[in-house]
Amino acid sequence: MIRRNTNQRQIVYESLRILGHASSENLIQYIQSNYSNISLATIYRNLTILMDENMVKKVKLDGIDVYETVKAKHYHYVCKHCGEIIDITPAEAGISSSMIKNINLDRVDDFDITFYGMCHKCQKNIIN
Amino acid sequence: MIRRNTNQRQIVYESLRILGHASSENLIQYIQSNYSNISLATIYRNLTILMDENMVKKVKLDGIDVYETVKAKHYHYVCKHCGEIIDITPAEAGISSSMIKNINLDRVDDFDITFYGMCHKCQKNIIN
DNA sequence: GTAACTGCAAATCCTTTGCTATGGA
DNA sequence: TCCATAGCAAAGGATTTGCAGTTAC
Repeated sequence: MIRRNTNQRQIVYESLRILGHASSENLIQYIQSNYSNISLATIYRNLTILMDENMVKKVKLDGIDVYETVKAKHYHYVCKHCGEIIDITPAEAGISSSMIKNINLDRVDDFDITFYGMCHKCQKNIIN
Repeated sequence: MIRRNTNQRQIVYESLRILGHASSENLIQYIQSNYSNISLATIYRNLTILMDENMVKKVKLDGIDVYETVKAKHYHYVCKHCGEIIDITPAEAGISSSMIKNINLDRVDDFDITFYGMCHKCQKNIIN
């Protein structure tokens, strides 16, 4: 099937790229307040299509499903205080692929890490 | 509010302990095939209560929400072939709390890791 | 005894689907 | 032109809620 690059599909992808990470609720809210006449069905259908095309990925962070555009391998940092999600590169996390070891007899091909803590901004706000 | 240790609540908790990890669907199926007359509403209500009491936790592994009883800190290994979920202790993963470093200016208090690969059993089955 | 709890059915919420019209290539 | 896609409304599925009866303590 030959995909068409519709206006609505671009809006869904671009909104997600701008938001960085968004739950379906956040994304819908963002799209509907910035563009008019895009139906829920269209947003959901495009998310599905974009995931099929490996343009968009759904991840669960701190209990919430969020969508993000597909980027280079990265981990996530979740601020438990403000909820902000920050992408962490393997380098920032101090992890290199050579550190991947199999566990017992099970083969490890990949892993995801989610870090939790308090982000710099919240630390500053609390002190002041 | 004083909680009562009802039969149904014990069944929900015990079933989850036996299953190790279960999606709501798996858990419901297990309970309804092993016990009679436990309604869906009761299962869901008890999961919520058990989570409030920190007896049960909901995690997302490889895209699926699963419940587990609260245990000592551990990570998860997901076999991409058979879907089995295996608990991995920090020791097995080769990770100690002293390895936790803050990232840039953000404070890291904790982290979760999900490993993906092919488990020992599946490796053996594929070779044979 | 009484308030937390259960089962049932109805309600709700989020997402998907069927259908007809539209528009991108 | 023509088929993938959009909008709308209806359907679907998972979870939650209201209510009356039940039960743990």
